[in-house]
Amino acid sequence: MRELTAELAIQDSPFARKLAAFVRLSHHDLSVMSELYGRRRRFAAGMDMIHQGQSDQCAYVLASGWAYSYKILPSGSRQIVDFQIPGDFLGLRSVLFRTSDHNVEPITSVQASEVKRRDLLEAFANNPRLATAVLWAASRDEAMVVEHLVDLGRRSATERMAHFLLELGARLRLIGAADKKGFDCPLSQYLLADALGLSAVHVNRVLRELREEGLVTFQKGRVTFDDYDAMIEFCAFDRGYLDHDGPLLT
Amino acid sequence: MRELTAELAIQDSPFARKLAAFVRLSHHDLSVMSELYGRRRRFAAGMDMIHQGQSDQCAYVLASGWAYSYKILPSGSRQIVDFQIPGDFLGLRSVLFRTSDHNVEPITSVQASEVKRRDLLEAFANNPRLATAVLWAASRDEAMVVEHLVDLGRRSATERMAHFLLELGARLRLIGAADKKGFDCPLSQYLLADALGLSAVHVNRVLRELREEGLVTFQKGRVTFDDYDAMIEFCAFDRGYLDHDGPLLT
DNA sequence: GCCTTGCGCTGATATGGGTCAGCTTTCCAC
DNA sequence: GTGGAAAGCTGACCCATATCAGCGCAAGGC
Repeated sequence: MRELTAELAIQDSPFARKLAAFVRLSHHDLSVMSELYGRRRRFAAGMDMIHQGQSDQCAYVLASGWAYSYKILPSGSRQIVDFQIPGDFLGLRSVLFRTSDHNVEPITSVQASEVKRRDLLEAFANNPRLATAVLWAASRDEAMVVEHLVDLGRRSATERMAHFLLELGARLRLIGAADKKGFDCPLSQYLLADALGLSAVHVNRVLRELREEGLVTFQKGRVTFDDYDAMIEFCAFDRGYLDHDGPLLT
Repeated sequence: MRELTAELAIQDSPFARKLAAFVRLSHHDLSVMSELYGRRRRFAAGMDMIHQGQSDQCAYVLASGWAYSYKILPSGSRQIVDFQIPGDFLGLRSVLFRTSDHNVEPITSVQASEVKRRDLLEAFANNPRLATAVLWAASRDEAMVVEHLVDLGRRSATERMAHFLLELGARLRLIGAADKKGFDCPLSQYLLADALGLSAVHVNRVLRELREEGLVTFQKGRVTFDDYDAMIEFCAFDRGYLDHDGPLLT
């Protein structure tokens, strides 16, 4: 009975919802996942979770709250590599390769489950299906970094912002935290600036522009898609690479 | 005797030289590697090796020549994600996940050894040490994409160029194709532009600037470091993340 | 209730890098 | 050797975005 409860709790977790979009998971897979989870830890906003150069032994799965991973240049400027939302794996590479090359910091207060290196490798060996799902998710994250690269190199500030908000919306929809109307979003304009390679001032102007064009409104911690289709058209968003209607692998 | 010859050939290949910088490889590891190599294929410059969306069954290890991986935007502009030099794995992700999200095209005439999905997974299962080495190399490649992201987001055009040339030099040194003096480089200013998110015209100006500052000269297919230390200082190059004096794991 | 701090917002001005247009050199193909 | 394509190179001009400086609002501490 207790096991069943745990399984149900897992099944409803953001992590499982996300993985389920990639691979159809059995009851057994879900129970293995529940065993994977170690201690659950809480981090306050602003306190580092993973530090550059540090060789940590455990990774985390975000249960609630938002975080971001970033690098600091010697000049003092900051580049945000990615934002993490509930269900995202965090520090997968640092646990596989024992060194982290970037920092991770919570944006809001965060709850995360520890995943031990040993347990993870063991689960992968015993359950290739789960391994596939996790690696698939990791691969999607890497594809997002590449897309992010294209953003910075070849899109204008306005397109970049529109693309970013659509992508974030698509990711949040996977875990049920967004719909076509919009989503709640705790990101400040400074964070957006450092992710998109812009100045905070210009982020503000770009957001105003998008609002005045009737495409999207980002105010008071809420992103509202005023014209979803026009937005997709505007920044040439590729629906395929994030949107799924069901598992790719059944 | 034939086996020994094969092993020697492998030992001297760019791929082995690169891996050896990460993990000390035994004779046995080397012979496993030689079995991994399938048919060797030749590609002419300009002819696609891997195509976006295509689900290919095999990856390649570059034996000679240069290639580049890129994405095309609907607008027609191109973002180069990375350049591949001899010894680089190519399409590792597309073979693990059966879909490629970018194109790969040779720059020069290229020779590459096929690696079959099945053989690769088998070799990994039987030889964790080799798997570690390959994954380590893959992880370094991913770290480079992130560094590239920082480049585009937070460095000026001139710093970007300097950083890029230093990084390329460091990679080429791993396979013995560069020294502190410089290296031969078949990249056109158009290719540089699409990798660094600049226009070709501006690439030209930036190269002239670096030359007139006495930092580096790129002319007639040859990159010459005129003042290596000043260059490192100029773009805040992190010696650590690519330079190794010996294997990290012995 | 006041002060501080963080965030959003805006105008004025400066500049890095893009675009356009064209010239030169190199290098093949024939 | 000659014609043409591809690559390198340069000047003039312009625009997207940065930088600077400053205002207002809301939340929290005391």
